[in-house]
Amino acid sequence: MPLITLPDGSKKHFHNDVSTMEVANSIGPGLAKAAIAGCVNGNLIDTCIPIKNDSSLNIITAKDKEGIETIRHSFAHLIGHAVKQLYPQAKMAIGPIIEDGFYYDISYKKPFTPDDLSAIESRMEELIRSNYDVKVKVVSKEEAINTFTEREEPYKLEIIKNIGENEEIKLYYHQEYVDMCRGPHVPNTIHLRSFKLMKVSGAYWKGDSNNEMLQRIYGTAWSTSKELKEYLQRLDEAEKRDHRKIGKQMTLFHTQEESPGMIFWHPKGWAIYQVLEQYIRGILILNGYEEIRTPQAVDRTLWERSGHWEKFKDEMFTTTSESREYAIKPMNCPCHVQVFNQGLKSYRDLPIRLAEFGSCHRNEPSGALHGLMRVRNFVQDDAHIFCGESQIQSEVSSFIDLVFMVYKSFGFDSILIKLSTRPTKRVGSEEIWDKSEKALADALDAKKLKWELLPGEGAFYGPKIEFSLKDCIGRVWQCGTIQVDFSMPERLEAAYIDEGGKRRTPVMLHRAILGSFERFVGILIEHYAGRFPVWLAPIQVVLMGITDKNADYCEEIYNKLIKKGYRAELDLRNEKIGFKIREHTLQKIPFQIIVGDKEQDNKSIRVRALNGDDLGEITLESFISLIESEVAKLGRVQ
RNA sequence: GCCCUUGUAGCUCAGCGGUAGAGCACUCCCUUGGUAAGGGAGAGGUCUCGGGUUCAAGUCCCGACGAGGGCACCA
Repeated sequence: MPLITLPDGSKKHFHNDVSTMEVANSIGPGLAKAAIAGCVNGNLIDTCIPIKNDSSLNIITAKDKEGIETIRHSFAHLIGHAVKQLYPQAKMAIGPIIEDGFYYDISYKKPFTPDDLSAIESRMEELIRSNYDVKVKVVSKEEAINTFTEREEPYKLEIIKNIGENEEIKLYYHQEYVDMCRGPHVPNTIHLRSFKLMKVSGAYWKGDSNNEMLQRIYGTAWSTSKELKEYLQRLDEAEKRDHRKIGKQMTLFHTQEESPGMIFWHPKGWAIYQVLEQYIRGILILNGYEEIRTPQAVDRTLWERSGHWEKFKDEMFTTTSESREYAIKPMNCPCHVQVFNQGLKSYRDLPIRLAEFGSCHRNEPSGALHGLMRVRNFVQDDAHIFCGESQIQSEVSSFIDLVFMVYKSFGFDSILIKLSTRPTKRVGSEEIWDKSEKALADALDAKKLKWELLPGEGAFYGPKIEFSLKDCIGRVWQCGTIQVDFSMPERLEAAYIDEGGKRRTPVMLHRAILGSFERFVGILIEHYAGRFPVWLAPIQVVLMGITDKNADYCEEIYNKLIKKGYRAELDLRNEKIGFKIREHTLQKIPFQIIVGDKEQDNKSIRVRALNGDDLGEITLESFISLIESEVAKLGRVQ
């Protein structure tokens, strides 16, 4: 005789066990039609599962987050249903939901082609239209094994092996197709409407590169066709912002076969890069850092001592000279320890903050390379802080301030923070791990920041904080980090003399705010969609005359702007003004200065903003004060 | 590194067994035009590279390299 409490507080008595669907029916046929799953005392169940005890029940529909997730999950099964009809020999592995959609990993003798994909999609549509009921059956482990042995599904059997004896196993019957799942699933395919299969790619079984590679079919699904359309539009929008595409359009940089994963920066791209580098350089100097420069190629023995050789030798570029082997540096830190080690340090010298915009090379796997985002040659806004254990928290604290200040300069206001703690394989005593993890957490808490704990995700040498920013279309990019390192200073024999005259090993903090400049430029290109704030714009202002009679006057203004340090461009081509305006608008130049006879006579200029606004006929002086104030804003959102 | 897709003019792309195409860009000429494309002419390609099949290969097959999408990796 269960008593069911609904979300609005109302209660309903039932004489017998009752399913979510029956409760929904008792409320109204509309709700029954919309019901996708039940949430009973916080647990999601299928609409047909009987509820035996007094419970709170929330009837899940496509409007709920759980509803759309259930729909996506059922779509994954539907892939299975369609694939097994079209390719009976296919073996189904796993079909989970992911952000915005779902996938299914499948083993099949032939690779699925785009034609196969659309065939599968069409078959799914046909199956949906038959509005069949999805039936669930709770079975014993033995019965599940029998079912999938009979159906020759080795991956399902392997999954079952890892299910405990007493755990419930549910089989979902999609007509003749059977899948195994925790559920819940939609009661009928009538709930499966707005979807699209997106792509097929490879994926390792159980995510392990030693295992067989399966074929993964990705799909997206939404509760309405409108949402599906909006999602596809969002993808289009992201594609339009692709930094590789904009980089080409704006001639910022290029790559070529002869140096995969390394960037040829063109004048305009390098201008952006340099604004970033000079900006960070200025900030570091103001915050007690000293800039250094260390060698590009360093003898293998140093990397052996630092421990990198053993772990990363395959990912390092090497070169030889006079029978010595060198590694092109993949990171700056061991060299920074060498600088620290010159001259015995006192506790009075600490903290010592050494910064370097050092070019690093890592031979990343070819499949990992991606435009500016993942490269083989990069420069970080890298620095290492050598300090005593007691100084960790204050150093971390001021670093956090720096990170927030810098991100704000680019208009990034939404910052996500993660704290990663000791992994199973690690160096250093429990005591020092306790201390450093606490120092990091305390530094965050003292600022009342929200952060996520990632237990066991720290580096083997120490815990770390990672800072991610959200760009204007909601994508998250991990950029900043501060990592405590108790290992390297010891391995490379860094030392200082403490208050008691004893030799001690300093703690080393690895830290970066932007991460790699290459990647950060890429992020900015996508964030701004190429429409950089004046501060960063590779060309800030372009000058053009109405006719070539105005060329000398144009050049005069141009020279004044260049002398002031602005990035200006002169366009004296024999083209009509409309044509030039179009081109420079497409090049996303913030200001276009146009002068004709009138302006020349008046000793004035006419300014057009990127959005098409006419800023009127003004003097060069007032334009300079305008651009000055724009630059001073940096990229901050006002 | 692995799976799939892909590589034609500076760019974007068409051609998919029978002597290389378009638009834009480029060069030259005309045009000197006031806020998102003025007109004309011309030049430009060992069709990524190396093999193979064929009377004949951008076109089909194999391999290498690069790129794209995933997976794995990311000190």
